[in-house]
Amino acid sequence: MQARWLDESQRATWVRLAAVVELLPGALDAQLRRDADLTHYEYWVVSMLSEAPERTLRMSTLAQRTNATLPRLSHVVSRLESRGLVERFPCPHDGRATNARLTDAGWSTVVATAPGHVEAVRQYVIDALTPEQVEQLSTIAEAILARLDPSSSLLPEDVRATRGTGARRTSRSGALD
Amino acid sequence: MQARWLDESQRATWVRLAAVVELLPGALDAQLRRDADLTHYEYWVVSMLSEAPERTLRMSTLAQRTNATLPRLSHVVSRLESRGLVERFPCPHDGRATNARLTDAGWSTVVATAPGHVEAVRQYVIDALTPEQVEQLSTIAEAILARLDPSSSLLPEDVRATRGTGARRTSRSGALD
DNA sequence: CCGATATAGTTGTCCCGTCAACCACATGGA
DNA sequence: TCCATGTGGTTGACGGGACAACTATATCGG
Repeated sequence: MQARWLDESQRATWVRLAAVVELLPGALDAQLRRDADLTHYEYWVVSMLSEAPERTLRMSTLAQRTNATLPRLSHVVSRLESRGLVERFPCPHDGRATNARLTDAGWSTVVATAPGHVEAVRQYVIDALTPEQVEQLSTIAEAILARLDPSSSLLPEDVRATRGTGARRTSRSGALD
Repeated sequence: MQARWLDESQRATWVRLAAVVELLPGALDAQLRRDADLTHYEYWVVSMLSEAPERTLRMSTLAQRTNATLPRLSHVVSRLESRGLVERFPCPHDGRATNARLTDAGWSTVVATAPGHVEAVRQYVIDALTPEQVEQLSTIAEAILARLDPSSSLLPEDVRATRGTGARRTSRSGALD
């Protein structure tokens, strides 16, 4: 069963994309690690918390929003907790659930780190592209995401909806009611 | 010193791209691991060797072509060697250097694995896009790569130039990605 | 109201990647 | 010729992520 091979154009695209996927995380990690001793993923976590109402989210919600599995998040939060950036407490409304809340120290860290991180994102991605290309990339990435996450339990509209308005109505999964 | 924040369009793009970068490697790893017990990076290594003249490359060259550091490559090749897919031998012309060569078993593995991998790349990326978008993505990824690797010791023309000559004509089936 | 099942998290283990230290060979200058 | 420096690679220790097993709570059918 000979598969359909890639033509030159497709192949070149894939080689480049693979290189980006390989190198980009490391580049961002390096900047964050230097400036705040944070992993790129750790930054995502505190960043998401900083935008949530009460700076609090349920672990499972946070896991979805950061595209990670629950075990991974649990480990990361444990570390962040031991560093005093995050605190965990049981959800009052569901004995199974755990809420993660950003501490004041965590908030300070995010505020101090965000500008540098945004600058890095600009340097490596946004400023390398024309506004038109940014739009193209958005559409392209969305199409790929749809394939990667058919159930789309992640970003697409879920996050953006939450994101636009700082606090917004009571969420379905009730981070903290 | 308030940094330049991202506008909505830029931010949306970044969120999606970050998600892709986060999820794509795992998706490809899963397929390769299932079908051939290979990491995506390991596949990249044997794939590059399969396209090289004599199925042989110097470690440092191989490291560059796979966007990895030398230590990382060394570890990976050690594992591949212990599995009999690759063999190492000192370079005759430079006592410091080491060559890595794909064994027959390694070659068989690549041949057996390539179709499935290509199919996965199609499923997650290529087939999710229009031909026009594939072209756009190629340009975009190249622009980002230029920022990530200013010295460009990697892919851009280096690899492609080498690629045209080597195993390309010996075996057309060497086309992998 | 009880048991079966599903959901939410945590923990432990293994593997991979990074970093720093190190060894070996090559090359250029006194 | 001999040392200094630079380059090519390997090794070991450490840390993060994936996976599987486990605990605890919730929910639903009877």
